[in-house]
Amino acid sequence: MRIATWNVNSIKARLPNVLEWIAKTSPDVLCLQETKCQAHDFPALEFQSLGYQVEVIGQKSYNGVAILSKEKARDVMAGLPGDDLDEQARYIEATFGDIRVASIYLPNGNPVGTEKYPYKLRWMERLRLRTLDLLASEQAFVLAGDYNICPTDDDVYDPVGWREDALCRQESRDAFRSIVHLGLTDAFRVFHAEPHLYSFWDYQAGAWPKDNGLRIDHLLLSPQAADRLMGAEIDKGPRGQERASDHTPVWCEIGPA
DNA sequence: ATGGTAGCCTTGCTA
Repeated sequence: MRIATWNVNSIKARLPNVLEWIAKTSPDVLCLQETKCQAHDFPALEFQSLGYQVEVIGQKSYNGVAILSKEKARDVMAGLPGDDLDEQARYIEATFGDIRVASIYLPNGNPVGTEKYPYKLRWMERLRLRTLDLLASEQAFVLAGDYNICPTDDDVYDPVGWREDALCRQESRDAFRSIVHLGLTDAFRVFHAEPHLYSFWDYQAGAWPKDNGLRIDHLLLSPQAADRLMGAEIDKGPRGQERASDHTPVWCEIGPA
């Protein structure tokens, strides 16, 4: 089963790009982030016509996550547990075949020093607690999405310049590690040890042609999923196209049980 | 050289 994640930076603006990529690569599950529309405005019919089911949680203008899938989703859970007052649409989770999948849009957290940063850290603690619950189930699962975290300096084009940014600072990396070290596997790093491979390039200052990127989109696998991991790649193709998202898709292949 | 882009609606905010 191939599971992909892609921050599309508005599903309406990116519809032709996403439809083309699905037609070309045929993922079994595609997690989307920053869809930037309410659920009833999500262009579900266009994906259904390609044979995909759509599960989505959204809000106007900001955030929004979805999971597209060939198989029907079971046991859909919209929203990350742990704060009933949090209305930001950043988390949806469902089961496909024997694999549980989450589409995650983790808060950016900038600027550090505003309320945005403690919100990011609290959200990560909620994700850690959710991960503990999922691990206790002993099922195969994949937590896929835009984590807004560069795990190490190898994942940043300019580590010194970004040292105090919410995506790179030590407190952020510690929180990310506290989740990964529960026993998850960064699927991409199983196959690619070399530094400076990225999934995001800012629109500004010619970041894409200069390869000034960040690796912030991750697929974190439970032990039961990691045992079946066959491959993982960043597909840089979509970032080079017209009207591209600033992120490009990342995917992994999970073999049969 | 103190910049630059994209998308949304809030013509500022978020990233």
